[in-house]
Amino acid sequence: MDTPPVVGRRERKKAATRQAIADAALRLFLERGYDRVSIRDIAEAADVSTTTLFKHFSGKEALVFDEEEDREAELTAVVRQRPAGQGVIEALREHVLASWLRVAAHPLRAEFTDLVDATPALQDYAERMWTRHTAALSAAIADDAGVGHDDIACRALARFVLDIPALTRAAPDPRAAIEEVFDLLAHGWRLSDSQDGR
Amino acid sequence: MDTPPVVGRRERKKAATRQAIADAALRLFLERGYDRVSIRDIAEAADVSTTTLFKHFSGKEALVFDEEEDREAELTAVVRQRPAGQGVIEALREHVLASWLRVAAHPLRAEFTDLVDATPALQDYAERMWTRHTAALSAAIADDAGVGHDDIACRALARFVLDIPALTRAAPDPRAAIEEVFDLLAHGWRLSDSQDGR
DNA sequence: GTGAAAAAGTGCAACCAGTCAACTAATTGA
DNA sequence: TCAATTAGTTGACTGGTTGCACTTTTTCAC
Repeated sequence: MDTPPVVGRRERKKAATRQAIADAALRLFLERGYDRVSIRDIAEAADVSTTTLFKHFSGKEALVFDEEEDREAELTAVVRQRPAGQGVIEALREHVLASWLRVAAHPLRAEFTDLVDATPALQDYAERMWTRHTAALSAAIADDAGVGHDDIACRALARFVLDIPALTRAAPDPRAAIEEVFDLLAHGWRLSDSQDGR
Repeated sequence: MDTPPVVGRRERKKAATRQAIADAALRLFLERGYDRVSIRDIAEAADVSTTTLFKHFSGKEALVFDEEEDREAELTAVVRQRPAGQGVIEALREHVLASWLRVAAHPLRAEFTDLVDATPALQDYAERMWTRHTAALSAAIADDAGVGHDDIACRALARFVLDIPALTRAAPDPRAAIEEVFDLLAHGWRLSDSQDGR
């Protein structure tokens, strides 16, 4: 009688369970530290079984990062549907900056950062959240440039761009750091190079 | 009575045990595939306890890569003790090429490559074997350039250089691929860039 | 030499992340 | 109302990894 066809009771309950798990996990992680909390602790705190927990989250690390589902689709769209006249690197620069702004605005950013900094497993996971899309981004860039999907320049560019979020995460001014690394990718490191081209 | 002070019996036995474990592991992995072999299988085949196995190897993946102990020292030395007049990028290029030659000459290279290609966990590990030294290499480069250890250009260069082995591993001609990526790092990607510098 | 301490090795039992199979119960839709 | 779907449960299990208590070997100060 309220909102019958909008979202069914089932989906609402599912979302509530998921949220309860994520909340319990974050609370316990912040209280005791990531690796002093077991999956069973979290499941019990959220009052579900471990099996249920794993139906909602793919692994322990995923409990911390609330999974942006379609990062890969976004990345390839950034390359394929960019405005005419804009370079690939410029398009990716804007997208990485925008992504940073989004996380920088998160209410629990500080606690979050501390937790990740204190936990190597989470740093690795955050890094791979981006780099696992290397192949897809590389393919989009290669299509755009009209070369084969195995072109090494495209694969390298894709990989390096996807390293940037993790690289600049700890910088005093991440925004400036992102800009600087993109400039370096565009124009190269000339430092102490003996000018001979090989 | 043989070589009393050269290497003690203890160290010889220790090395033998380690080798027996590594041999058993590689044999089983090649026979049945990485994730169809358990740690307990390997320990039993080498006739040691799982505890002993973990005293010799830090984890399951480390059984495959017979740990070059001082990669980090080598990397920093490459930067710090390079010939006068040679640029940092050139020195690193030579070192990465030499490392590639060393693994390319390995007798079991082909089986090895197949095993790694078939096992995501091993690809990740191989990647991190290099990238975990980002901080050390970055510090060496920063010292060389006379800037602070947190300089983002240095950190980015270190990181990207250490990505190169994994990036070029699967290329048809890894040697050429390594050269190409180093050239790109030195001179930048100009592709489809709208010449405006921002 | 001798007799601790230190180091290395061992076996066993546990812990923890993650999976599987079989089942219950609520929701949905025809 | 009945059948298909699906969230959730239980409990056992696999496999990597660690802690503990114990034995052996080596080292070194006396």
